[in-house]
Amino acid sequence: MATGKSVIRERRRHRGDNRVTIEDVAKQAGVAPITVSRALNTPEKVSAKLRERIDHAVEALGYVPNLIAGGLASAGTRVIPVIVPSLSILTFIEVVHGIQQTLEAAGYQVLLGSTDFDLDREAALVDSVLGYSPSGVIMTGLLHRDSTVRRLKAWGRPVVELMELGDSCLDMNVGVENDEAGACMARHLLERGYRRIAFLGTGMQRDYRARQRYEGHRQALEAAGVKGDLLFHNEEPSSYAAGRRVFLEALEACPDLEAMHFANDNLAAGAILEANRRGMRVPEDIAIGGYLGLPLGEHLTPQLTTVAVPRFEMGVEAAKLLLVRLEGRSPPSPRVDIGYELIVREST
Amino acid sequence: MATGKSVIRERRRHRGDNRVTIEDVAKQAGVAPITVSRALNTPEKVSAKLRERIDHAVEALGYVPNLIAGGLASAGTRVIPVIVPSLSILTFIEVVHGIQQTLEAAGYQVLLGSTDFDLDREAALVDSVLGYSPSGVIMTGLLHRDSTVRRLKAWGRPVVELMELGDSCLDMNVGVENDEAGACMARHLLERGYRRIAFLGTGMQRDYRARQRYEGHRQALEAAGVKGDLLFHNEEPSSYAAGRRVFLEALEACPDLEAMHFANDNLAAGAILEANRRGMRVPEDIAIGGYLGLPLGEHLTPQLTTVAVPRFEMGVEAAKLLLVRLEGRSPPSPRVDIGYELIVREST
DNA sequence: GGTCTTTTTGGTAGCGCTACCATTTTTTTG
DNA sequence: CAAAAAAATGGTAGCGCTACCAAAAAGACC
Repeated sequence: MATGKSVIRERRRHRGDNRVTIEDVAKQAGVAPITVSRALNTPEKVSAKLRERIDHAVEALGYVPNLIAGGLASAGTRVIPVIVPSLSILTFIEVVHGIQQTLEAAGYQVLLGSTDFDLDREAALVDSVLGYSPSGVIMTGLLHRDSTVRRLKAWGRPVVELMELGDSCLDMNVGVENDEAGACMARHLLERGYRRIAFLGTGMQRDYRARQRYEGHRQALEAAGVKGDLLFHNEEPSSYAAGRRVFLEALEACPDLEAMHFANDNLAAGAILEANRRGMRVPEDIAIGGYLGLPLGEHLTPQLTTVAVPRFEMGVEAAKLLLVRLEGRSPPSPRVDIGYELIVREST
Repeated sequence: MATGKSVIRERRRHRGDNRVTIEDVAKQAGVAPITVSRALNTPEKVSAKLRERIDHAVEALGYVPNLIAGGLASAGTRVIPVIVPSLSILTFIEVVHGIQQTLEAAGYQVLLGSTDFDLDREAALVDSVLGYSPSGVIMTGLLHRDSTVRRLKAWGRPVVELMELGDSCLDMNVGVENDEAGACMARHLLERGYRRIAFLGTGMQRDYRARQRYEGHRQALEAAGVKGDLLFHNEEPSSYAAGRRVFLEALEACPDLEAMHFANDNLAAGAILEANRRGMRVPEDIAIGGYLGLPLGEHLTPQLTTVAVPRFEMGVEAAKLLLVRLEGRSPPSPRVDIGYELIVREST
């Protein structure tokens, strides 16, 4: 009321933004700070009367808990880093989507990291994100730097490795048997009567899961007494355009080819679209099979035969596995084979 | 050495994992903890000699900074929440990709949140993520609950609103003028001589940016003295299948239609694929225009005419704007029109 | 009513780090 | 070479919250 500026603040805040703290709420509700903490985190341990008073105070002051402080005090934040090789590849995005939706519903937040298929970057990222004291981690693949493996093992919290399945994982593993999936399509092509069958891929240097599928493909063909190492690939990233290019390359190099097994549906779709352009008949002139089960496949003419993998569900499954562990229970099995499905359509 | 279990630990860790702390590093290097902190965060303020000794200690002990503790002490973490309506829509993912790549390179981590187009969920998410004391926030759209606006304004750190452009934003704004983009395609169709032109969309109830494009479309047509309110839409999510369905619906309801302006390329692609199936000629029987500039467009037969929006770049631009502010500078303009480009191909 | 158990509330002491300021050491300068 | 300025290092005190234990209050029981 008096003149002169009031220099002294009711509470001096050492630094940072002067947000409402749990102490403010406690004062307003006439209880101890710890009681507010309990009312917020374990409401069943606080009497209804106090709970209501505290809720009112929270509302009135617009209190938002400082998760960082809580995380420091309780040695853990409700954050789950999800580390994928790339965000430009639809597959990983769909997986992340499944993870994100499941975790967010359970009150966890996804911290996104991408490695660009570089294991050193992965190692650095893991180091970095562990600094956030996350509740668990979801990573891609079973192949990591030794330092990454050591650090995560020493860390001791739940880790899910995603995408492929293997004998030894860090902790938990959700994925698909890539070699079997590759063999599945190869066998289908054999069954259809094709004998001159090629595998076509891009970026297979970095994408060892595609190599695993090729390996399954090759073995299936050779088991049937058919030449299995007909392989066309280059190192550009997967795209419709890349699919068109390898398609033409293969056609030129091997005009008597009967069937093409593409490393993924993007490439296969590019090939079908190119065939459309050129007036080639699929599968009469050349049969085309893919992998993934992208929505586009069923809208093409001819519709694309593919080995579909439930990508979104893979993410959901990984998140669920993690949540089970975070609730202190242990999952029926730390290894979930998400499976695949051969969808036979018109292109073979 | 004696018998009997040693009950006393070298250092009792009150709780949590017994990770290496800054104190351990300090002891090992023979300096004060604060000096380690400086060597790590502001190396130029520490003499070369000590810096080296500290780096060695860090290496030897495998020290990883606890970002949570650092965040609490300095009232801020290098985390940027990115809040999008959906992760099942490619557009948002590409934007997130651009953001993620740019921020990660600058040492920030993306915290992912999705609202499912629900402003109340957005409000709750904002409350929640602010609890992580992030350095800034990136959100989608200019439309928010009052409480969200109030909270972010009071918060006072950089906020970028993404996707559309408007007169008043919270802080910074990167996007595209949706009505102009819609008008652009409409004018192109007029120029081509089409007069019976319809706008086709899905999920326009929730996606008000599509409504803005329709509005621009309508006004452009009416400015040319052409009936502009020919609108076909339903509330299913955008997909190729949905595109095929509205395409057929519109065709049935309006057999004399000359051109279709789709709310996005997914729908437009579905329409072209359906036309392919039915042997309809595009653009002779019906012209088709899209919006977005998806890669698929140029591989279809006919190639899709579209209004392309640099989605990835939009994310990059948003992240850059944020980074400028985080470095304490202020950007030349808090409003970036990312623009769009009419790509005329074969379908019109 | 008193004892024992259970439930509810509060006090204390950090979690691991950095802001702030004080102190020491080194460099600069007249 | 002393005085002043600059650079390097350290001490202290929290950031806002919760684990842990102690105390108080409320029920349960004979």
